[in-house]
Amino acid sequence: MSQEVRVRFAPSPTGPLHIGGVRTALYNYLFAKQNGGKMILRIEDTDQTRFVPGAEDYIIEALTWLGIKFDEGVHIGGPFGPYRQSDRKPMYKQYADQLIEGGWAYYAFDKPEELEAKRKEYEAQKRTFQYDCNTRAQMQNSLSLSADEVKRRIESGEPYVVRFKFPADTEITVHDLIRGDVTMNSNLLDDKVLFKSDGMPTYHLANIVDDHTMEISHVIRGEEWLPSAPLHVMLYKAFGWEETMPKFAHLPLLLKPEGNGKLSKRDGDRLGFPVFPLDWHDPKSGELSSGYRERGYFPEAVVNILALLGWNPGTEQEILSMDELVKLFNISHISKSGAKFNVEKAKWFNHEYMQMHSDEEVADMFQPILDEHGVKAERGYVVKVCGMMKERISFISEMWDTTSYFFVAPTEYDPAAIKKRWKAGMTIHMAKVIEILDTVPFEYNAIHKALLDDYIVGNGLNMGQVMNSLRLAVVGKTVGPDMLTLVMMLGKDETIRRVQRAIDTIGEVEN
RNA sequence: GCCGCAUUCGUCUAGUGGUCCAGGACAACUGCCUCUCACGCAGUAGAUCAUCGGUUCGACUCCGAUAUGCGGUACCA
Repeated sequence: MSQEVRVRFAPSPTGPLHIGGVRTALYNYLFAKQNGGKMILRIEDTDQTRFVPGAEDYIIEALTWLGIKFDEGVHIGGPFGPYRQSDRKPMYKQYADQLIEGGWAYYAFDKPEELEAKRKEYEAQKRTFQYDCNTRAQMQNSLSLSADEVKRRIESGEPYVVRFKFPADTEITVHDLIRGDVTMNSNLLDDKVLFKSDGMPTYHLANIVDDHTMEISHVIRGEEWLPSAPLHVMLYKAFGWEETMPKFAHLPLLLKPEGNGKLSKRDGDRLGFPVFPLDWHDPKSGELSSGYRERGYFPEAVVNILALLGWNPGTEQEILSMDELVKLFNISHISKSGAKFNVEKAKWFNHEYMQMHSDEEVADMFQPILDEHGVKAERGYVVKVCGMMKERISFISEMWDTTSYFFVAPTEYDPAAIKKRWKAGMTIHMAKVIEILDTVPFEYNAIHKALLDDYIVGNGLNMGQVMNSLRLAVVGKTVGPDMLTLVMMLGKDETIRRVQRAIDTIGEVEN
């Protein structure tokens, strides 16, 4: 049935998957799932010179991490395989031949150096050379050469390419689901190479042949493809596949956070956020580019962030699960203009997702970090700390800095805090705190009454002054949760040890 | 250069001819909460809807021009 929705994500294995590509994959996935259709992963590796080892696995791993699943693809097979274009190599030539027979394409013998020279020549005259209906007669191809000559060259093994023969002066309209009709005149379009001299098709031929044979119903891809969409439409026409031509939707680009321009590889680490889903170790340069996963982003958060960068549900809800996105997704709500990535908002999203994780899950993520710091703590204690403190952080990497005093006694005291909080006579008050802790039953309400009500309030002392000094003694800084709760967590002995140590270390001051 | 696409608060966006003196979110700021720092809550500020024309009784919404940005212009995808 040609009515079934079948979409494909078709990356090129030339490096790590860019975050813009991830979004393209996500939109394809949402669209497919919403319509009960199929999501296909096709690898477009027609340029063998740009192959990067590991890239294909990286793409699969990244999308798997994000929860973008495929129904067919290189890694899982399917009824329309193979799904890697290099594995489909033998099938393309017949289609190129079909085009030539139909008068839609021609052989061209111009060598790369000759074309380069031609471009230079035009450039010198401040013009741009384009291999098209106006210039092809002066080039070396099956349109300008005699049939015998063409035959001779091919039989002698001379390398050739197959170019599309764009009909002159034809208006070509591409209907785009996001932008409406986009019309271009064929005179301005060049005779693109469809079949390369190395026997591989170019993207243009391969993507049409594959989309057709794989019965793709919708092509959802980046805006950078819009200029070549008329070529693709013409190819469907040339093959006589107009009836089943997929519908097109060209997505707006993801821009850099500052200034303008397409988000590129280097921006991420420079601006403090990743442009890749996972860490990527470049096999050639050894360079490391950081990924969302390793930076502590939750996959659900990344999906949410990406979904809303260029699309909106039409309501004011911003936190959306994959299931909700599948239900709500709608191509007509995709915006037309490029979106800049906002680090602050991304952080906020991650914070929201942090709160949605259970204390146990947060503890699971935190445990390896505790191990690194050589901390041995009971599971129940770690879970409790995580439960109390997760609301303060956005990334698990921030947990140690905000909770270390739960596990390790402070070794130094913030000088600014001492100046502000540790006033004259404080050693006496702290000694009293120790006395209270030591004599009163170690229980929240009892301590609260003895220390806060009877001692501090009862003696007309400044609540903040005393409690903050206690905090300084126990934490080392003027941060943290409710003081008594913290004391209860640490236990009587540990608290007393810390307070005594602060008395010994800071000592009495004048002010 | 040529072709194409785009243009609403700092950022992401709502808005599909009147209900918009343009709504929400992040960030900012103020206040509340409070033993600190956060969180949370409440509130404030922030957009001559790129500019100029046109169509219309009426335009952020339609049309045109200009400007700016981006994309494309490879035997790369």
